[in-house]
Amino acid sequence: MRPFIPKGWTKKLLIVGEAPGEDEDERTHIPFTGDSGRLLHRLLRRAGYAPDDVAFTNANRCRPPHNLTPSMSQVRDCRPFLLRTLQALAPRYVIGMGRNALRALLNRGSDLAIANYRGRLLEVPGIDGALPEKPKVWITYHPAAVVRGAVELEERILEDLRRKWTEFHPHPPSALPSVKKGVLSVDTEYGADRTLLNVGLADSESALGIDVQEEREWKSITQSRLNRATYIAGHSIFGDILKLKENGVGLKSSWITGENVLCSLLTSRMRDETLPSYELENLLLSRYPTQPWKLASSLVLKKTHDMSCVPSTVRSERTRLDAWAVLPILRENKSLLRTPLSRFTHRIAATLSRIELVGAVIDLREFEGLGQKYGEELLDLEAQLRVVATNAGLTEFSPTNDGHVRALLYDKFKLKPPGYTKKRREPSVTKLALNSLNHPVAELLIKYSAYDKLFRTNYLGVRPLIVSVTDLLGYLPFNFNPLGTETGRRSSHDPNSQNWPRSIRRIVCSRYLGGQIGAFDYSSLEMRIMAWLAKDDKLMYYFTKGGGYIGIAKELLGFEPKKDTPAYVAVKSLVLGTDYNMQEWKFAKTLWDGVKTSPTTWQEIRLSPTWREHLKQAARLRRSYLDRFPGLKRYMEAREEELLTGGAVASATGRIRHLPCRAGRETPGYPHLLNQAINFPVQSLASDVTGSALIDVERELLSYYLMSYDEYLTLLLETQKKYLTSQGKGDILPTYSPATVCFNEVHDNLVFDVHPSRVKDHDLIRETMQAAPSLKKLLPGFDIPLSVNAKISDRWE
DNA sequence: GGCCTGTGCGCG
DNA sequence: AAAGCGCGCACAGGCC
Repeated sequence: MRPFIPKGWTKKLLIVGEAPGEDEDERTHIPFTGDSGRLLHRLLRRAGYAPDDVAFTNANRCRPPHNLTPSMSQVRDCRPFLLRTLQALAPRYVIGMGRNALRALLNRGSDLAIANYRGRLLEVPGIDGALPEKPKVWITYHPAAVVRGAVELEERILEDLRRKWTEFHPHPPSALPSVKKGVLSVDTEYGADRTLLNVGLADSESALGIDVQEEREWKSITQSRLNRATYIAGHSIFGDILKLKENGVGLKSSWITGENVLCSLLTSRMRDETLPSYELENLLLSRYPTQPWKLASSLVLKKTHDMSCVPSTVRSERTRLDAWAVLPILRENKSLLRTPLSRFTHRIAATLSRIELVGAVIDLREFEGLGQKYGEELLDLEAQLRVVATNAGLTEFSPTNDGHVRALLYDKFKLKPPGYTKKRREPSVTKLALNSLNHPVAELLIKYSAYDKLFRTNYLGVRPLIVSVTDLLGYLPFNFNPLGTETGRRSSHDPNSQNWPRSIRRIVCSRYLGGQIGAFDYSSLEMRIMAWLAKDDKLMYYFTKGGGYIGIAKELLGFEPKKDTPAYVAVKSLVLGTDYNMQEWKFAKTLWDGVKTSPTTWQEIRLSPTWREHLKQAARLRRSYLDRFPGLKRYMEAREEELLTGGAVASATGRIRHLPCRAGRETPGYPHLLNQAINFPVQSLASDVTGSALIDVERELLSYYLMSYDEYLTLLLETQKKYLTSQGKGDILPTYSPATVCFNEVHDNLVFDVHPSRVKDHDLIRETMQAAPSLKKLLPGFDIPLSVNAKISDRWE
């Protein structure tokens, strides 16, 4: 297919598409004439382009067989035509659309995500010098993505079409309008051995980058600028605050508590939780026309990059620009910078940074013992399975390879697949499917995958992260995303201790001789919040005084099931599922296939021997639940209304979740959007309850110990340093002065290391969590009765 | 060796 | 045929 050039083309813009689609290839022979073409023409009009401004071409000239993504060699086959088109047409602007266009323009196949290249001017290899004036080339998403359902991309494409490169800033100008009076932005870089290498400082007047090893006066330069500042700012600034403190820089106490802190990462997430990238440079470039500084400085973003290998001048420039870039991003987010909700969020993030520092203390013998056990079980099961596979005639067999498992069970044994995978329609090999086969080999496979996960994720994956402090004890910090999820939950990673099974949680022990681990969790937090939001007093009664799931089961079924019996699990599944809009068919299927009654047992719950009758019964049960709690229905209808009119839902504290559905109920994926809209206010408020607990308990404990936040942080940093440097030298663990410390958060659950002399801390923690004063200050109408259970033991869980 | 997507599974 | 939500991590298999 040839390029399409309109009559009397103004040479303003050339659009580069991917490859011809069916319509274009076989009917019109003109690029962009299908559904996505119509959308594109609409967007071009909205962006102010006249029809004679825009020419079109494709990265690939013909349609790849079976509509597959063209391989890089196919892209390169067509690339000379693309270059020749660019040179012959000499447009002022070129906009590529989609990943394939990006591959063709850059002549590179890997490391390409549109999100990372939006807003940058692209260098196209091969056209340098061939034209009197080089066209400005940039990239955006393909409109086909919008047509296929990614409706949120439409606005971004429009934004990219409207880009004006005349106001392009080659590099950060020194002066920028101030975000707020007294803001100082800070960035730090450090080496793999944790030594501080660079400090970047920026305010509305100037930006500078310092190499701390070359500039002897770095500390006094930094200190004097910090002293003049009221607010400290940065991208993920709480890590930098710890780093400055660790290196003896004095910090205002309001920064340590998180009070006068402005974090561009947090505010960006608060403003739009659906951004494709929260990386500093990408955030800035998608908003503000300037030169990129990370890719350009041959410093490609790699997680494993050791900054100490990078030349000093490059590092200094990078910290300078990183510190500077925070300011325009904050300015973009100005409207929510000093709102009570934003302050609350920053306070939580500050406390979370200390929880990371506290870390968990690991019983190394327990850990190694478990690893040994898992490994042996795994070898044993693998040997058994290998014999089975060989006897069945399979020459190659790995129990974690789904293809091999399918070959064994469904080809060799001729078992009937209980289901199929969603996209590729392959026979299902899930635990549930294997369980329903009732076959000894399927049972072996279930057991194998359980031990495989324990061994690989919870032993091999965790081992390199543990720092051994003594022969018996290790230190394992837990890392968190302070606003990690779209509902505002904080997520843990590297390792993710939030998904550790009970058996592995046992490796966490107290750092104190005779100390205990206390897990304090809110009882049925989300259900109470749902009852509160739905204004359903009866539902609230059941989850506060009326026996919870057991009480509801009694009303629905006429008897009180014991915990973890099939009837109990079924009612729990009914209540949880229905509250978040699970429909009758799926509810019936869940029971039919089997529910988990203990970590190792699955039980089928069949209300009738035939599926048809079972479905009827399950539907009746679900309806009778909904009829008894009419608030739920009203709540769901209200969320749908909110979703359809605003394309977003808000939580009680004012957090927003964007769920664009421009075509109303006809929007592709609408059912999922509706469920998310129903879930969000509940899960989000639950995370704010626990967030409040994080900051309130810390404050209460410190005030009880007569310790300032500054003293506490100093103590934590000194202790961490001892942990990291005393490897194998001491027989006993270096300890804090007597203090109960929080070291983990699991959504509705805070985990503490309780000092033996501070048993009374249990009551303090429980009462503070139940009172949630910070949340009540933020949300005066909050009056949900909260109750907290403590599980206290010498191990976690 | 690294990246992407699909699938599966642990926790709340 | 089919409509609970939120995560992170591991592996397979394709690609460069």
